[in-house]
Amino acid sequence: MKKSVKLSDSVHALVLISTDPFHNLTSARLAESIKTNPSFVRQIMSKLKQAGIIESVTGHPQPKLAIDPKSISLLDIYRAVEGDAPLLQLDTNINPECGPGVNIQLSLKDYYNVIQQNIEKQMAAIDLQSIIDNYEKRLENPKSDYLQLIADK
Amino acid sequence: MKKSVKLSDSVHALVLISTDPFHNLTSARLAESIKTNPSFVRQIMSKLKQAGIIESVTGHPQPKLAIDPKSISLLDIYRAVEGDAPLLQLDTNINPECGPGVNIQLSLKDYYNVIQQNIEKQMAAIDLQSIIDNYEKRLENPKSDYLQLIADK
DNA sequence: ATAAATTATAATTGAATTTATTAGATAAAT
DNA sequence: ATTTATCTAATAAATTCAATTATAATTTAT
Repeated sequence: MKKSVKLSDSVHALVLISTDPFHNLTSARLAESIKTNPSFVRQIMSKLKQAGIIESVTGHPQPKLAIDPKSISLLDIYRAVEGDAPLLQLDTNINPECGPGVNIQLSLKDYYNVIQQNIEKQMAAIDLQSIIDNYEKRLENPKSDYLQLIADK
Repeated sequence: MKKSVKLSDSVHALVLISTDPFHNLTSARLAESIKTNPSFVRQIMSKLKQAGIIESVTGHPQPKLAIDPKSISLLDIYRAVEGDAPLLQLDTNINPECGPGVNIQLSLKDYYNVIQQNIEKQMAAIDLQSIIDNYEKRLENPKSDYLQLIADK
């Protein structure tokens, strides 16, 4: 399946916005780094703005974080751009007449919920500042390269 | 993308195979409960068979678990039908020429890896027997119904 | 003021992946 | 032998993400 990379792209944009290694951070400039198009960048940024994570002004290419990167968690970003969709999907399109079947999915739901809660707890514990710190440490490390990124698909 | 429910459907099939509330468990019968088609059921079952989770014989509609449900984890089932795709996707299709961008994804990768490892640890700790036990408890509970399943999408 | 560049947003199209369907081959059961 | 069912592959349909296109509104520069 084609998996969404909106969370990854959002973090990408947020780190660039936060550290601003370029000047005049237009959506075109962000799109160039993410290798996507300016409009898609704006779609993501629009959601981050709605969530109160960034601030931006129409026609003014200087997006800023709206709050301290220490108080922006990975979960906040995920919720902003992906909503509350869980990572594991139940099959709700089963035969409602089949009692056993319905109860299997309901049983499974209990387990998915626990897993989802754990994932969210972890994502809530990771803040943008920490991702930035790790990024800056990597920037100093010459071993960090593209090959490493695409190593396992 | 269309979100995969192969894991949920696999558990669905495995619980029915294990508890066998119907007799002569044909792929058509399983498909009726999952509300899909017999061929798709067979596609899933083929992978479960390859993974050594079930046994079945061509033309013989009596699939069985190949091993004790206590030793079949949710992770085993996931790996069998979904492979080793992580739940959170990095964006590897970014601009390789952009050093900052590459290092952002590499930084994020560190966090995704930790999350993924935790998810897998949890999935490895959930076995099919436990899902079956919970299912049977629900079967006795008249409150368990289809509305409850589709409650939050 | 006017023009150029940019953000904001919506609508449409394209592409990738999942699920559905169809079909042909093999094996078991009667 | 005939029927039924699994197994597998190949193709079609459906779904969702991302790309593209288009329009409007706003800032900046001239």
